[in-house]
Amino acid sequence: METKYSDTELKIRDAAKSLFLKKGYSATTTRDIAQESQINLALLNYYFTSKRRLFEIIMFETLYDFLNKMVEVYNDEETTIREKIELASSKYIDMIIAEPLLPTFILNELKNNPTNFLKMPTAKVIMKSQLITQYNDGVKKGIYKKVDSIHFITNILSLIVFPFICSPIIMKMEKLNKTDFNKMMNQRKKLIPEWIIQMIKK
Amino acid sequence: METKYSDTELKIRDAAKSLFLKKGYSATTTRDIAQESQINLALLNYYFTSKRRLFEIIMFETLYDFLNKMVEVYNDEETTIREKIELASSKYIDMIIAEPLLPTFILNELKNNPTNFLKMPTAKVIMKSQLITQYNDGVKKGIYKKVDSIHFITNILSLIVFPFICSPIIMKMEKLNKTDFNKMMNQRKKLIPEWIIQMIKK
DNA sequence: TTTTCATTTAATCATTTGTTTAATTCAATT
DNA sequence: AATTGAATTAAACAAATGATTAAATGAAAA
Repeated sequence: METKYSDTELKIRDAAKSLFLKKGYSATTTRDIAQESQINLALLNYYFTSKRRLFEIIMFETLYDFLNKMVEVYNDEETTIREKIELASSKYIDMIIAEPLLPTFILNELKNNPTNFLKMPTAKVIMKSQLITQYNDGVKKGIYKKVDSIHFITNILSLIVFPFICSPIIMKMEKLNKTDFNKMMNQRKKLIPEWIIQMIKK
Repeated sequence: METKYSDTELKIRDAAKSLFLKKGYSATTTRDIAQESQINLALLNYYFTSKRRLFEIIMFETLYDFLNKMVEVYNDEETTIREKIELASSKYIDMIIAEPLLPTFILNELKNNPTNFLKMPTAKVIMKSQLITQYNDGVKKGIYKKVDSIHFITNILSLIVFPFICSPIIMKMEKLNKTDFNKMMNQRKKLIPEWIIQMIKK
């Protein structure tokens, strides 16, 4: 059992993350966090100096975990392109179903501070991943259409992530509840790899 | 020349919209708006009662304009599916290049208040549009794969809109400036229709 | 010219919010 | 048992923020 953080420190972290994800930085007050985590207001500054610093820490950890889970799929040496896309669809969709507020949060706060992103050790790795190499090879060999790899990777992410971001709209339009919506996203685990392969094939 | 709004009222509207789009509701202060529009602070409440009400008004108008531009493409009686997707790609990408902060803003604030969306007269029309009917006919006739139309419409929007939402990341990863990024999006005007057609074909 | 009314202004109010302070509690160490 | 230092608390501070007030301005109507 690791004891990296004290009990109260953990309670603050959890409450802060939950609130920042739900309402964003500005709409979350230090008193919100204190109440949610059941701690005295002053302890926030005692442990984390300031709201800003607490946010940066949460942001860094969240982004770090997220990117790590992303990259490990793309860099498997054994699997084919198709298998990687299948794995990506399946794992990312599971991941976001478990924490649906993550994408909007990350994209939002990164808009204000995109530099944070490249500070991540794993960020640059993506464009040099196995998946990209395999795709570029396919293009060179004439198996795939000659389209820049940035479109390829953007498309995969778009088809996986965007539906979550606009889930409120989709749910309203189609009169779905959360369970229905998740079912729809689970269907996409199989559909997206098919679609992507068809998109790149000549 | 219409004179729907007074000069000061317009100045407040413009400044407010610009700031709300850039920073969101909570991070924008009434004094920000007053300064940006060069008006006295009290005039905001004189014309719009409260910050909240001003926001609701801006939100409604922005959403209304946006949805109107969306729907008019989908409902053209004359054009084929392919032509509609071409038109959609082209028009939406132009629209968002002209106002790049729009998608994130709308999706964000709709997350907090998705009911606003269905208040829009045009919202329900989308799922009953010509485009959807044409697609469903194609499925019935066996020309297209049997996949629910919600996936079809989601995919179109994903491929068009999502790249803008994560543009800070794309730009950082690929070391693009804004002009480069817009070039990339202009390429997609032709690519997306091809991709979508290939995705639905048997 | 005088009156009237909408518009604009500077000043102020009442809360909210991030942060700090000084005192208290509590558990481990001497 | 006494001491030490970290953890916790209630209270308060200072700045920011949304909103209001009462007076001033200015242009149109009488």
